[in-house]
Amino acid sequence: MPKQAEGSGHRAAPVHVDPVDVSLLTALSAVADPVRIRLIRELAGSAAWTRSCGSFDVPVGKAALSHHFAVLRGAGLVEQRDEGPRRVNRLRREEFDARFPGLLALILGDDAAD
Amino acid sequence: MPKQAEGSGHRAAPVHVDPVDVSLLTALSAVADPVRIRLIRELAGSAAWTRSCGSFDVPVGKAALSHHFAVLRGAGLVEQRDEGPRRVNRLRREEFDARFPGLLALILGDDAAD
DNA sequence: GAGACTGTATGATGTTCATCGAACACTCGG
DNA sequence: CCGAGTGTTCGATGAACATCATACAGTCTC
Repeated sequence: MPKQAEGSGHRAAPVHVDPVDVSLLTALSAVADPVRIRLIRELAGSAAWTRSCGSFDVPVGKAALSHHFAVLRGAGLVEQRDEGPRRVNRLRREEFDARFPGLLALILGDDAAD
Repeated sequence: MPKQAEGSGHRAAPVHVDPVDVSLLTALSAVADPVRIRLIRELAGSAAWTRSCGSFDVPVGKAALSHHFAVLRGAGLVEQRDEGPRRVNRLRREEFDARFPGLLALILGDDAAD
């Protein structure tokens, strides 16, 4: 088999939503969850495309984790790319902040969500 | 009976929470609801202490409405005072904005929540 | 005081949603 | 080709919550 670094695998590509097309209610609902807040914070503390979905320290199983990432994608907060067997993530900082100014800063700045 | 303008009626006074003592998750959850967003917006468009609870244009009954105001109080977003038979409201703009900078602006600035 | 008005409390109902277990799909290394 | 690793999907379960109808507690006017 050729090299085929990444990106053209025939696995179902993750569905992305541009932050511009996200409603305020969707964004707030996505962000009003303790697990997802932890994911966002941990993701913000790492370089883009360096964290796979399973590398996050959250107290939920694989299924729930996959669900949370789907919600974050649907809110335009996270972008995903398939890299071999794993799916790596990127926080859409600029784009999301342009659509909802200050919201991301609020989540990242506040210490302890609950 | 004496004059007794307001404030000393022996009805159960509403329980208020200072925005400083509100967690980020509580604030986000309170704000991630279409009815409460409408309440906040309508309240922001009126002068303080001029709107009673029943004067808001939301498609829910009295009981649900009372519940929503309790949630807003619990998030430090609204202050209430008894004025004769009705309970008038005030949006705690400065206090809430000091605790969660930009969040209120986001809700008031965005057109159409959903 | 009787009655209208305003808001809260209670109990029940229905929906949404976070979670899990198990099955499935894909990738990569022996 | 098999097996380990990674992530998604499906069905089911349980909890949280938004809503309503009813009953109750105040305030005000006549």
